[in-house]
Amino acid sequence: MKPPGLARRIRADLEARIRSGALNPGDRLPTEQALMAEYGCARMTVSKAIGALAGAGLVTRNRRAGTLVAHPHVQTAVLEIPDIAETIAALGETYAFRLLARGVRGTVGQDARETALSPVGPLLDLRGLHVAGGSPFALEERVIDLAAVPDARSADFSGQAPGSWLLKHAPWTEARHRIGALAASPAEARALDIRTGHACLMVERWTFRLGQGVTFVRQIFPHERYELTAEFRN
Amino acid sequence: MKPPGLARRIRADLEARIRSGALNPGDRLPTEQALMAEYGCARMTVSKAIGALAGAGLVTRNRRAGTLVAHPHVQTAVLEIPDIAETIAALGETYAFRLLARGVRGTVGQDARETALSPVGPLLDLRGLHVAGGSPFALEERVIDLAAVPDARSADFSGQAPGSWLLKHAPWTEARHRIGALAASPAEARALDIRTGHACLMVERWTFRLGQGVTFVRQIFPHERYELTAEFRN
DNA sequence: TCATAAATAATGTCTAGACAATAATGGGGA
DNA sequence: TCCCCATTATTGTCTAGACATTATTTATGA
Repeated sequence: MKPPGLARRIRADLEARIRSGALNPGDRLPTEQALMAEYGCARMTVSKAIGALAGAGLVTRNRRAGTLVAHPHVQTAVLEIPDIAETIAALGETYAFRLLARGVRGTVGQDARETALSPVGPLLDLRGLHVAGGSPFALEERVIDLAAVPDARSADFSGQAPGSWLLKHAPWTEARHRIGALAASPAEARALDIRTGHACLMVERWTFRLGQGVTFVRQIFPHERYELTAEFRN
Repeated sequence: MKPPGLARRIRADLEARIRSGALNPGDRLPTEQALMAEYGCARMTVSKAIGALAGAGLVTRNRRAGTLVAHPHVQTAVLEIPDIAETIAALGETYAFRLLARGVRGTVGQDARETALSPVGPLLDLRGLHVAGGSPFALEERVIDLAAVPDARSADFSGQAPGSWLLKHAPWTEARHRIGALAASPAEARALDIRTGHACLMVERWTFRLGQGVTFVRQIFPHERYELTAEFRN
């Protein structure tokens, strides 16, 4: 599977020393000269190995001071934000989407969440409910820039969730997420069949294509029905 | 700020061509020979630039077939979960940690969150409050496996948050996160100075080192005080 | 026609050296 | 003592070439 490659081996060796705790944050790695001698190779080979470690954030290289094991300061986790329909299907429950409201607007509102999209065309507003096993699972409010996705105007969202439709019809290049909690407003509580003030998980997502806003969505889940999980390997 | 560096420039140029859409997924990049001619440099320099792009997952390199712009993968976002002290400091507020309770236990409880760590040694229980600008910011409950981090037994957590301490003293290799919402229990509400039932964001994290559990932490934030954000570029 | 072998085009890796840039170190002078 | 400056160790970057590896393309032969 893995071709030899001395640089890879050096990188793996050093990484093992760090992960095992033999080298702790702040410790100095052997100098490139020492590693050249140890492995009997040219300096570029050692430099490539250490450069890869630096690229992965495991070490920081400093002229004269040498290469130090980096102090971790953030935990980065790869968060998968799957399609809700898929999530529910994976749980073995029946899934349905109920469209609650739909409207087309020519003007852009003042809402900060909406202006962050910097939309150019008429806007399609959608409001719907994801239903799992007959009971409400999530409330979704969405704005789609029809200039970016003209086909959305004639798409039928009464049965298919706009998220699923967009995945197939609107490629995107960047996205921004906000994840938080909120207390359900009276309107949200009515739609989700919970009490006003009930704790909910909120996921907001802005999606862009080449810097141009495509869609904004805000999903609200009663806290007992959904949570995000993220695995992490460094 | 940014030292010249031809390799960096080549990398940036190519990345711009990809992000702007001039090069689409599946398209071929110029060959290394062509780039050598274009920039008038040695092949290693070009190779280094393209290698960095490949490391970032933007392109895939294939012998004979050339380097292709990678197809975007799944909808994943890189979530950064920073140290709370750093978060608060970045907001320009004063930070403090108040230790509320501390205890050492010889036995492992039946709690599913705890058994997921599969701890081997005595356990250190900590409960504390992160304070920003004089008011409660987050409540933290933590379990540390003293077999994995013996030094934690004698560490002073009355002023320094255990998370910050562990970052410096206990390297980890894997982590698992759960992110959700909850309604504050009476005890949690009292500590955070909010009303019972108040909507809160909850982050739970299990941290491992070479498969061995190190710590489990559960952090609770009043929803108006904190939220997670995740950027994603494809 | 089809399978096989050869040619070829591209990346993968490495070398041995050169000069540049930077920051810690140590020495000298006020 | 303290500041400044020269020294020096260390990484940053690049070169020009070499050979290896691999997948495609082309040519060959049955």
